[in-house]
Amino acid sequence: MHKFGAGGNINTWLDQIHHEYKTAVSVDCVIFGYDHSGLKILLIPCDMPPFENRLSLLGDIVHPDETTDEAAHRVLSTRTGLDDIYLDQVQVFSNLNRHPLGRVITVSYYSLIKIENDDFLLEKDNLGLQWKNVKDITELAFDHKLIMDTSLDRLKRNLREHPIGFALLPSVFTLNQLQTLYESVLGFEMDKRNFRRKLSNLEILKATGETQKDVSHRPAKLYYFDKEAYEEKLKNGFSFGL
Amino acid sequence: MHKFGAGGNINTWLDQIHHEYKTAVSVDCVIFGYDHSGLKILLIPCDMPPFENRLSLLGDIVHPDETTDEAAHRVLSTRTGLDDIYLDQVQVFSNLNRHPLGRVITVSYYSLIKIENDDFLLEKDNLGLQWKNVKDITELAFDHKLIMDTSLDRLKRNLREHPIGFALLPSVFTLNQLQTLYESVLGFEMDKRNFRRKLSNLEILKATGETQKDVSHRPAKLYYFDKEAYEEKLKNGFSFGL
DNA sequence: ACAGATATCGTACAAATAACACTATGGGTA
DNA sequence: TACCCATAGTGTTATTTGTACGATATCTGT
Repeated sequence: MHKFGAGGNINTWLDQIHHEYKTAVSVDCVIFGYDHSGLKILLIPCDMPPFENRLSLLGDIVHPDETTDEAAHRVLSTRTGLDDIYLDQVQVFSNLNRHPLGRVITVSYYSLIKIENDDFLLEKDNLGLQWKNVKDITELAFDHKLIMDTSLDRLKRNLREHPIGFALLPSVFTLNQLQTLYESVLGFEMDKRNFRRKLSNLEILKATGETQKDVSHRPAKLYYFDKEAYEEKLKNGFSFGL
Repeated sequence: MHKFGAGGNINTWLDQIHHEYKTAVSVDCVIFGYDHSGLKILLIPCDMPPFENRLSLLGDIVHPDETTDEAAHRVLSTRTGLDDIYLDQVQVFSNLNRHPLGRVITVSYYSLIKIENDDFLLEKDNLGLQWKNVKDITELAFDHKLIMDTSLDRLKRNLREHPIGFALLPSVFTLNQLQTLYESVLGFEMDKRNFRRKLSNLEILKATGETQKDVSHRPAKLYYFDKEAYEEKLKNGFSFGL
């Protein structure tokens, strides 16, 4: 047994490790997007046997000069061109047979992007990048279905405890859009009046003064998430909850 | 950039990775124990420069034939002789300079043990294993203080949402012991009657029929956590909360 | 028997949640 | 231009849950 954190043959320790244990570390990103048809994730065709006919999450090996958080951000930025994206570590998956080529331990992340910004899908060399509705996904390459399910559970929990739903909506949105997002992701319906009252009490949404355009019914007021107000409230012991 | 999950030069891929990137993966365990003097964690002297005078968490390299969960269980079992221990993955720490010997990405776990079972401390070759009160810990080797703080936050959260406090107490305990545990870990006081009523409503504690012995006051009733009752309730949509 | 120590119990008030239905406003269209 | 359609927007009440608070009971030790 290696003595780790308790000393031992210090100088040769890491060399021994590398000689004996060939382990690669990767990150995998569950990238959530949302529109009227529901919650989606971003996938790419997998051409690694035996998963040639499946889709996989976006991921990459963690480079020697970056943290796993940085690797996840890099994957996102490289694939989508987007920066400043909500990203949260979920957990490590390390089953021995999870990767056909050998030992690959992966750190999973989930992220939330505004689906309206998906111009990167139009590029020629997007390698088959595509949105799939979460509900329609029954299998993925590797253990990515498990990773997706685990990340979805995490998303559901965080959606109720933190103001992150806004990251999935356009920067300006109606209260109905917000409620429908919650209902769609969480999987149950909410009372319209109670939902609106709760949001109103939180005092973290601000009206733009504008309303919807080009709708053939009474247009709804448009709101945005007031991050400054939220963070100010945080300092005073306030906690988000829906 | 390596194409991961999207194919590429498949056969040589992992060899390339291992050649280019020497990354080791470890686990570190924050092992919590509790007695009347408060919450403690199990530490061991570190003899790796530059941390010779500090204490460190228990950890080890992840072996090629085990998952990180298994590695954490192994560390616990090897160091304490204890099995069947509550263990929960916290998160990955991967700062580039977190380990003096090179790139070591670590997966942190926290675990809860009944401090009464710490006979392993009496063994001759326990290598300086010792309990330290969480409150008194100001520095540790590596980034272990950060790992401890992060794990403690996780523990606080889980303590309120899951019936895990019992894992820190003797298998039979009084309601006061339980309440004092909660107050001590969470850092605030609770109303005695309300606390008891909540637990009574949860219906997951059973009285043994016995009472305390050798106390010079009215002896309290002894209870145990009824895991079967709890899991039965779980199926019916019940959720723990304190 | 009585002093000391902790165990055990109930009630009143406040706050949060849940259930529920109608009017308002715009665009489309006959 | 009148009316139809679709969605926006709004208050009240009942129920549940949380919070604050003090008196009596039971045991040990002297």
